[in-house]
Amino acid sequence: MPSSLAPLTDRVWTDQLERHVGEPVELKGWLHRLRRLAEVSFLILRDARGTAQVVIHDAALVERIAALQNESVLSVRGGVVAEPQAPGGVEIHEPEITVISEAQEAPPFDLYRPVIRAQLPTILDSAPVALRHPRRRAYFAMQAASMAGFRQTLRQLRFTEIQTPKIVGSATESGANVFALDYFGRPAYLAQSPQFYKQVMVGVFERVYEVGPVFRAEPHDTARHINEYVSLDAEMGFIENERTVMAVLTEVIRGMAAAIGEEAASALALLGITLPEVPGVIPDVHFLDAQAMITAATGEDLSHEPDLSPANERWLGEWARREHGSDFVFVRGFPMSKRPFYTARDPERPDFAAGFDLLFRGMELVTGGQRLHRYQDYVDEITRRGDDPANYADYLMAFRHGMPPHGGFAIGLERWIGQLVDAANIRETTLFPRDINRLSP
RNA sequence: GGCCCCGUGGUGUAGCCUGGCCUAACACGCCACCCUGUCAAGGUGGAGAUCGUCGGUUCAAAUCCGAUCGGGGUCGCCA
Repeated sequence: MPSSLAPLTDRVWTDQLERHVGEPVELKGWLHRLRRLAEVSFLILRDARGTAQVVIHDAALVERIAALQNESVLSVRGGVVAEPQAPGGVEIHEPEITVISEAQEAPPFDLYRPVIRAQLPTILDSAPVALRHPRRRAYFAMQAASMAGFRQTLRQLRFTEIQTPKIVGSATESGANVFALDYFGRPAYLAQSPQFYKQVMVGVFERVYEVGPVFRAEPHDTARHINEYVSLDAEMGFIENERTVMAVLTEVIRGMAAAIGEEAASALALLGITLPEVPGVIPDVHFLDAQAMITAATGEDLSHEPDLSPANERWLGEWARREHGSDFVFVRGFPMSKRPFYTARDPERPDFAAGFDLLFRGMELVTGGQRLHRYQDYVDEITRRGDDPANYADYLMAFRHGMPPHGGFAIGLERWIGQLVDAANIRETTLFPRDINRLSP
């Protein structure tokens, strides 16, 4: 028998039943719930797209199904009937049911309720089954659509997708903690970001992007930090200044939101979420002006603060919504003292970076900016910071051999979804979170 | 790492301060039965927890004390 795609292509999903009214179909999926009544019972079958109601009158068949635990895998053949009383307006009648795989025990919590009634640690401990819950699945459908939108937007702008190594030989970048590992007896590290490699690749493709994991060994324990997350990175050459990067980022965010609207519409509907409007031009504010506004409004003295606190970011998020009707706001020109060495300076205010953060509903979502591109600037900056350019020889090779003005950004995927769905904790929008206490599942 | 808080059936909680009536309660799940259309269905009954672990105080400990393990919040650190 030749191999065939038929088992996949012939599949009828629960969200397509309206198209099959009056026809016999075969559905496959999980036993979501059985509601038993005296004369009639309702089997709710769940597949990757949704749920369908199966009406059973046969008492013997009800007994067979009642003996199964929820989440058993079934095949259901029956006729599709339009029925106003049915959820969704269609249901399956006169079913013939085959048990494909029997669940061994009941789920640790009810997957058929509108929301899982368990605490986050319990949900995360049971991730293989908890992720099946329609609401939790919806988060990750939005995540998948976001990645697709990111890629699609950048491809249209002639960016090339790359994959850079996650095992690296030097701890690079700032003093942020890195995970060390044993690489055949030599020390190695998990990459904290694709920063160096994506810059190097600007010398090859001019415009590159990458979707991949980054690793942070910081021992923080907060609702917005995890130790492995997905970074949506882009880097581009021949920019005018950081404004070019901001314009590209605006398009990318717009593309990601649009992709969610197109590819994850049912997830949005299930969660009752309205997509944010991405303004044609996202409002921006200089770091110093942001601080001045916060001080004027709250009396908080920020004159010696080189960064914005989470509370400051929340204030700016509210300000952007109030004053500009925008869920997004750029903060430009952070002090150089807190920025990594490859950061380009604002030519008019050299103590401040030619870079930005993008806040989304009061949380930092993206960091980006223009980078240095002249070899001597790198040597000077690394030396000024008390480091040795020789430690960065491989990276600096790109600049020794000529690089254009360039810049880029990195979006935190889990934060993007977390803010969209108003999650209290970033772990809710992370498939299998890795944090200081959690290494499994 | 600092400070604060919490560990009670599969899940979520009550009880703890003011020790004994705790043979540990309630809701959901699970098991059995009932109910002509459910849709977070509804009803009746049942099983299931030596109250994280170890030690101490006491006639008596889920309850008080100590240690330990696990978890949460917050601040700090942190592209």
